[in-house]
Amino acid sequence: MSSHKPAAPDALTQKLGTFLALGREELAMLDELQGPRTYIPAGKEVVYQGQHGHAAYVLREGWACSYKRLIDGSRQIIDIGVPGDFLGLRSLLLRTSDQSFVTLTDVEVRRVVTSKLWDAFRKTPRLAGALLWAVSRDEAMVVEHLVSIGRRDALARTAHFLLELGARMRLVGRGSHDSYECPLSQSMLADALGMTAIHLNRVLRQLRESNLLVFREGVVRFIDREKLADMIGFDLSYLDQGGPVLD
Amino acid sequence: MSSHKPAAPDALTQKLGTFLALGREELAMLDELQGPRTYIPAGKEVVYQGQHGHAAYVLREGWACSYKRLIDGSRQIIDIGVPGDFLGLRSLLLRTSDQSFVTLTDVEVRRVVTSKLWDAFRKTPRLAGALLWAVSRDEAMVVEHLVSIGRRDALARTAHFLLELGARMRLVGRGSHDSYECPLSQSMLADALGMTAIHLNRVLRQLRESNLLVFREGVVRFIDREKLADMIGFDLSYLDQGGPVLD
DNA sequence: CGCGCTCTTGACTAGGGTCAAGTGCAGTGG
DNA sequence: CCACTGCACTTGACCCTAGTCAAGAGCGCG
Repeated sequence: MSSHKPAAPDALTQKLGTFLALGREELAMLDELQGPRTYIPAGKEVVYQGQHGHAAYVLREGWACSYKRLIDGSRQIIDIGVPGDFLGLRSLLLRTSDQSFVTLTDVEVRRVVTSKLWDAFRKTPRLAGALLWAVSRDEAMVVEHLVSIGRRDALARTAHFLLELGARMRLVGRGSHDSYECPLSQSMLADALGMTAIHLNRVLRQLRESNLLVFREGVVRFIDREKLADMIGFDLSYLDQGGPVLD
Repeated sequence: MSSHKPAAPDALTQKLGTFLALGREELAMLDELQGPRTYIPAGKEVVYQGQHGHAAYVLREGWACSYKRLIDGSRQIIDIGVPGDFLGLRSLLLRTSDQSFVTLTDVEVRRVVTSKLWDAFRKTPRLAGALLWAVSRDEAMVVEHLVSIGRRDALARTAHFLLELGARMRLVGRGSHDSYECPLSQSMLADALGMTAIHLNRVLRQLRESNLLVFREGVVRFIDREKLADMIGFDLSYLDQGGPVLD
């Protein structure tokens, strides 16, 4: 019941607001669904692959990612979490988590109070719809990611990924039209894109030398966003950012 | 209320039964959630990428798949649907469908009656949980698919995919321990696996000549399932087939 | 000061894509 | 009944994208 006075909306509220305008009661329920704020340092494994009875979180500040590790030791990053994203919500009902989650920076999270989820469905179905929408949207990103890895070459894949991240950051009020902070190392980016860090490095150089984008010192800066976007056919309709559906 | 007498359980009921034992009332609700049986011929596009106000279906008999098409005309198959699977449930809340669905064989489906979904959440939360579990499991498969394409070579990817399909078929009572019917053409399999049909053909030959599996005339037959499975480190724990959780 | 990590670049290799040609059907129409 | 077309599958030859191996630079940290 921390209804002191809703200050600037947090990232999740802001994102859900893209889907529909939340009322007073719904905002209260959204708050109730989350446990106290918790701070976790960078590099901490929050949930591990095979874990039983794992929790889900709302990522309020900082970055995290989910990944799977293969027997040969290589890993594939599934998904990057930025402020306003859920961590592990979609695998909550699985007996064992199918993936691991690590923090990439120091983060602020709130645990999802699963026991109240059913309440939310009963009392605030619009909110529940918004939450399911957010999960669906996350899933659409994973799907697009799969398509990228399956059918785009290294350059297009890299560009697409960085454009998408930019769009996601802007959606939650981080970063500007042509740049954003991105704390990923090259080897992580490579693990996300299904290639080697060495090759990623070459691709980044190519993007830089073609005056398309620069990724340096933790900042992605688009030099020619337009050109880049239609060079690779970037279409973010799958992010479903249509502005509030008022019902 | 088609409660004549529950005959042999259909594929979806059977699959949900893997997660939890459904009671009389829950089975009735599950039935109510589905519209009348409908038959659709092979090769029909049920939902197309970008479609507005698309529906979701339960696939009762036959095969279907979802895919995305890129600007250059190539396509990536996201997911194969076998009996008992949902089609398009996870993108129901998106304003426009982010992917297309085609039938691969003649199929029998029942439309999901979305207006009753909220009823289900209220009246039969255990059933609702089972449905969300099924969706989570589908997503876990997409994630594993992504990992495959990102980090496994063509041989392992192909073997993994065919092993997974076999496990899914068995789960819904289709196919035996060492073989199952698979109506996919090589070019479709290739589109699913993120490679060219030509290369897939070479890989299939290799699998055949190594006495691991044969895929011919619409039937996948494992010659040495064991060897194949641990050669590629196949671990189907992500399919979460643990037997009923009785609550 | 040295260790470890990220980033960078070059040289070489190989997995998988491209191109091309050919086989074996199943369907269709003369 | 047979040509003709189209599709799924096969195989070979060649090439290119991206992986592997190796070495070095810059930097934060104990």
